[in-house]
Amino acid sequence: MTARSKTTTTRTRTAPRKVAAVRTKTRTARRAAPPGLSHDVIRIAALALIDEDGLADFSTRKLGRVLGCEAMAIYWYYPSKEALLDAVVDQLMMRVAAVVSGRAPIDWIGALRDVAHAYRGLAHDHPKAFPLLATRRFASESTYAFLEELFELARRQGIEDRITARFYRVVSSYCSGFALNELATLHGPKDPGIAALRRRYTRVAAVSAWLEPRHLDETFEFGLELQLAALAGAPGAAPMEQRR
Amino acid sequence: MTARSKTTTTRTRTAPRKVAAVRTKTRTARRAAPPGLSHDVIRIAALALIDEDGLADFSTRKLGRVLGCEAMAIYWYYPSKEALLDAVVDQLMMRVAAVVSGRAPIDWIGALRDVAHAYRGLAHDHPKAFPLLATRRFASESTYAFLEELFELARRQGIEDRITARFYRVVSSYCSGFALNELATLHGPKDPGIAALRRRYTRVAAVSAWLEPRHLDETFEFGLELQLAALAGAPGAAPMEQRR
DNA sequence: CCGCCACCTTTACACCGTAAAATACACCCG
DNA sequence: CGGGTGTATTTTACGGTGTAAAGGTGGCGG
Repeated sequence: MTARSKTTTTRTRTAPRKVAAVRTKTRTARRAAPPGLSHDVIRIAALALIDEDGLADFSTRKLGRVLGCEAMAIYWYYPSKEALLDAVVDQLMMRVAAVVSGRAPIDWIGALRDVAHAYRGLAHDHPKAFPLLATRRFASESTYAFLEELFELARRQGIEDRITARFYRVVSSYCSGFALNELATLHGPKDPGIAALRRRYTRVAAVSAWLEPRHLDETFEFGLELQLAALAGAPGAAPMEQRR
Repeated sequence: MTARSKTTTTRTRTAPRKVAAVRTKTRTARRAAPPGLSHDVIRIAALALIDEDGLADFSTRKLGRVLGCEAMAIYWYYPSKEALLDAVVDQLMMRVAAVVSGRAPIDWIGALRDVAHAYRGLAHDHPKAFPLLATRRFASESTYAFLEELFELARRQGIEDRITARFYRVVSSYCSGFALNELATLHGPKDPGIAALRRRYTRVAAVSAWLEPRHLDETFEFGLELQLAALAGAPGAAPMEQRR
C-alpha cells in the first residue's frame, strides 16, 4: 500500500517514457525498463491525453500506451477511472488555488476577481478537460484548502459568512456556466447546417453577432463586474469605506 | 428514408411496450408484434431511462430492452447515440421554450426571469439528464425557434441587440452554472470523508452552512435579480419609464 | 404475383473498465 | 548465499459498449 500513502518512491520519473523496449544494463537485466509510475506522472499524462484526444476518447488503455505500461498498472495507483479523473480535476484546480495563496489579506473582491479570471483561463487552456470541473464536486483535500484560504481572506475583511457564501456561489456559478457556453460555441462540432438556420432565424443571427469570440471577453467582464459591484455595495461586506 | 423525414407512421405506440413476446392474432401471425418505434417514442424513452439510470449507465442496448427492440433498431431513426442525446436535449428544452411562446410583447425582463426559473426547474426534474444541456450546443431547429421568439420579444421592447445578447449570455450562463453546482452538491456521491474534511477546514464548514439546500432558492434569486436589475437600468434597454 | 421499400434483427468487430491471478524484481533476515 | 516478503506490473478474462454490414420480413403498389 505504499502507493496509496503519501510516500513517493525515491527515484521517480526515469526520463524517456514510452521507449519501454530498451534494457537496463544493470545486473539481472531481464525485463524491459519498468515504467516507473507515480500518482503525479499518471495524472499529468492523463490531463495531457485528455487535452489531446478529448474526454470521450480518453481511456485507461490509451493512457497506458502513452505511459509505456499496461492499462491495469494505473489501477495500482488509482482505484478507478473516476478517481483518476477526480485527481485530474485537482491538478487543474491547483492553478486557480495559486492565485489566492500568499495574498495580502485585503481586497477580497480583488481575490474573487482573480479567481474568476483564473477559472475561465482554465477553460481556454484545457477546453477538452474543462467540462470535468463543471460536473464534479469539489471535495478533495486540496480544493478544501484552497476554499479555506479564500474564505479566510473574506473573514479577515469582516465580511459575513452569509455574504461570502452568497457571492462565492453566484460568481463561481457564473464563471462555470460562462466558460461552458464559450466552449460549446467555440469548440463544438462545426455544423454546416447552422448557417442555414441562421438565415431563417434572423433575430437569432442578429443577436448572435454580439456573441462572437471577439466580444466574449467584454461580455464576461461585464457580468463579473456587475456581481462584484453588488458585493462591494452589500451590507455586511467591508467595514465602511468602499470606493465611493 | 421515411423515418428521417417529417412523416410519422399512422399507427404509433401500441400500448404495452416491453411484452414483445405476445403474438398478434391477425392473419400471418408469424413474428412477435413489431416494436412500432418512432422518433418521439425513442427519445421520450431515452429521457426516462436516463432519469432512472443516470447518464453514465445509459446505453442503446438498455434502451432497446425497455423499448422491446434490438439496439440497432434505434439507429434507423437516429444516426448515432450522440444524435439521440441531442434530441433528448431538445425534448428537455421544449419545456423552457413553452414559457415564452404566446407571451405578451411587454416585459422582456419578466420573460427572461421566467426562462431562468424554467431552466433551473429542469435541473430539479431531470437531475441525471441535466448535464447534457450544459455541454451541448443549442443548434437545433426548435431551440433556434425558441431563441428567435425570445429575442423578438426584446426587439419589440426597443432593447438593442447588443444589450439583449449581453444579458442573455450572462443570465443563461449563471443559470447553467448554478444548476450544475446545485446538482453536484445535492446528487453527487455521498462521500463520508467529507465530514472529516469539514472538521479540519472550519471556515469552509462555516461558509458552507449558508449553501445548504434550504438557502439555495434565495441564493439563486439573489443572483438572478441582481442581473435583471442591471438590465432594467441599462442604457439601450426599455424606452424611458422604468418603475421608479 | 412480384418486387420494392420501410422497418427491424442478426452477426460481427474493436474497444472499453476492471476483477483476479500470475509474475517480476528489490530488499531484508537468516 | 538463499529464501521470504512486499511492491510494482503484466496477463488473462468477463461482460459490456457503439455501430457497420448484411440479412430478413412484411405490407403495398405495380
